[in-house]
Amino acid sequence: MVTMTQVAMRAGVSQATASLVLGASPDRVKISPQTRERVLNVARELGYRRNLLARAMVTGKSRIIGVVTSVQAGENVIKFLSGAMEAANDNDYLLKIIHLSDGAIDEATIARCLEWRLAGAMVVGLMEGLQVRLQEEFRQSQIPLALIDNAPLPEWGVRFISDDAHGIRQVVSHLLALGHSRIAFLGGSASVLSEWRESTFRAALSEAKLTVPPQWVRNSAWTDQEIIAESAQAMLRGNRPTVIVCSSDAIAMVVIRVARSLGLRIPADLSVTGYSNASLSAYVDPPLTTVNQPFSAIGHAAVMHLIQLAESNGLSINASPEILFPTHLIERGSTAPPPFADRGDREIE
Amino acid sequence: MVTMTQVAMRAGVSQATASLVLGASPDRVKISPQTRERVLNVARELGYRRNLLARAMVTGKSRIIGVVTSVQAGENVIKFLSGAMEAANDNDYLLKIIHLSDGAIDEATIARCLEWRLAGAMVVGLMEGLQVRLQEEFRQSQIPLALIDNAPLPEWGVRFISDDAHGIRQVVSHLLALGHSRIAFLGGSASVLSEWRESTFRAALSEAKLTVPPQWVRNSAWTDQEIIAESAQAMLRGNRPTVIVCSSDAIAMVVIRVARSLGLRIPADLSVTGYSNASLSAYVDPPLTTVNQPFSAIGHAAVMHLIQLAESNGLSINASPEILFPTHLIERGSTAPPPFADRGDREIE
DNA sequence: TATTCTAAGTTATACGTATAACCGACTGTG
DNA sequence: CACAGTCGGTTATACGTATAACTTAGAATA
Repeated sequence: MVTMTQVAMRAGVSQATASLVLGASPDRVKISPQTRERVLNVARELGYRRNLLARAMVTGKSRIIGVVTSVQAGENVIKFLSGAMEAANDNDYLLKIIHLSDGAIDEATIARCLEWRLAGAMVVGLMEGLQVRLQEEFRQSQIPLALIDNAPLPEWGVRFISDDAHGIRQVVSHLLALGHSRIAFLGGSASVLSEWRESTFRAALSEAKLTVPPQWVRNSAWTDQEIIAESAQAMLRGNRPTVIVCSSDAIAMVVIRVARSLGLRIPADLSVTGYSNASLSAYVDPPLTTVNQPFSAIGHAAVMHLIQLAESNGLSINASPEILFPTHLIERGSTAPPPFADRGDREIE
Repeated sequence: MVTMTQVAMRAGVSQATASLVLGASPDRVKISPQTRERVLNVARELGYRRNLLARAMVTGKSRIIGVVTSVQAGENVIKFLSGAMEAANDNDYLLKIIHLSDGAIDEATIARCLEWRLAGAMVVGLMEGLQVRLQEEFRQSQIPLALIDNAPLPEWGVRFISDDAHGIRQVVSHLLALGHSRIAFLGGSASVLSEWRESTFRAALSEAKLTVPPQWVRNSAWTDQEIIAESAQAMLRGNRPTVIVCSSDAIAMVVIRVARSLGLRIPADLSVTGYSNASLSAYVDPPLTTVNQPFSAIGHAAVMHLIQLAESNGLSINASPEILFPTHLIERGSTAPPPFADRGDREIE
């Protein structure tokens, strides 16, 4: 690989001059157009490429941003990466991916982050416990953090999340518009996120002057089909709702299966909504009504924030601890007006 | 951040000695146990962390491996990352993720790879055209490549893929064992991968002494629901198969929807199989029989290969151009014995 | 005892880039 | 004409680590 010094020699200037032309410094520098042109020509001719490693070393800024991820986050991760990557790429940054397969985080992983002198890190889809642990570690090393998850408000770092309250409200409005009044909610396992969605659900219903029996609102699990199915079964026994609002697309799918096994047609007898817009959710039968979360935009924003933080060394920017991103409802085939018998019925017997 | 030199001073030795103790060199070096111990103690005490950027610069080996990805690959990407990340982490390597959202690859992206002095790169889930382009670019820069996709045999790099021939054969065996003889195949859009799966399908059937009418084997699309649905419809009109082998889980889902709209029950009237074991495929109704591809293992192997290549500078290792990884069938609820009328029927009218 | 060998360090230098400090040659000004 | 100011560059040094080349003391050998 051809170095800056080689370019300089070939162009008949000093290495410093070459650095001023080819380097990172703003164009504020005093270089004559002729010289600049000559250096650039030689550089092009020789196929010169900046050595970002060397630059990182001498400037003390690694330009490496970590992306801590886990299997839990599932396919959302790639959506984040899509946005994050774009932002990183546009600014000569590099994304170091850190994928935690077993949900635990070991010393070695933390060590690698410090050894690469991470300029910042974003954390997506981690269990709340882990997240707190990570916050502590990164705070000690003064590495800026962007949390993407819905966990307790961070002590260290800024939180970027999709506006789930809005998402849930959109779902409820959609169902009300269809004429539903017997609306149930099935969440994932207990967590801050589940809590948030559930309380929003309750609020939205009560604003619509609807009451909801206790057995129609419950948490189950994110992945364990047994648990989800049990909860669904319990909910569909006896006096049942005309629609179940689910906290994920996977949960919705299990609900659909259970409902069908009870002889219910979707959506004719029971409407179901998912959450997160999983890629397969458009393909299943029926295509799932769900809420899209702007993961890509979040990833982009998070990286931009970290970059700004790294660039403006020390003097922290506007320190709003949380930033919300708009969700939007995707109406597909799993929701329809309630069965005739239930139409317009605004009272729960 | 405390540097090696600081540690050395505090321990009363030269920086070189500290480097020999703390450094990357094998323990072959001549350092007395006492000195080693003393340096290590001071390092621990001061909280010394290796500066991998500096090391990368001076050794000329970046220890950065690129992971080129695209939205096309969907959720498979994270599975790769899981394995790849583990291998990278264990060897002090760093994964630079490169996510191509629009399916195109621009100059800037290539430039970043060279500027970070990538020690190698793996390419997963790229369209064939792009892949060829990338191969060319990386060959020019002598960056070792690991192809994860099923594209034409690479001119530059090694190919790591799951043994789809085996996967398809497993599916067919499973169906034969259930008693099916009227078996159809619905692939994605035309590509090397589709071609491979289709020809394997044909071979497996003919080995079982089954003939298959031409309209029962066709390619459709990977994502476009319209096209998939049309193909499925055509296949299910008139003289129809008792099972459709699909080349992806998404395709299988569309087939199921179309079949149901024609009044067929799954799997009682029609069995359907998917491919790739998408995370939602276990949740849908009915849970999808599919083939699991060991993406994580592939990712791990690919990174290990690249690392070995980078470590043994120049002298290329065993240059087998392709490595296969075992798939395995996951039997779930979307396959069952054929309807009674079709049972044991080994002739196509 | 003189010589060679080895263990255990140290000194010196390099990697590719950034940047502070310096310098000569003009330009304009009084 | 003498002076300050600016423009356009150069010299020198630094970043944190690796490593080749050298040194020195003691052990082994002849």
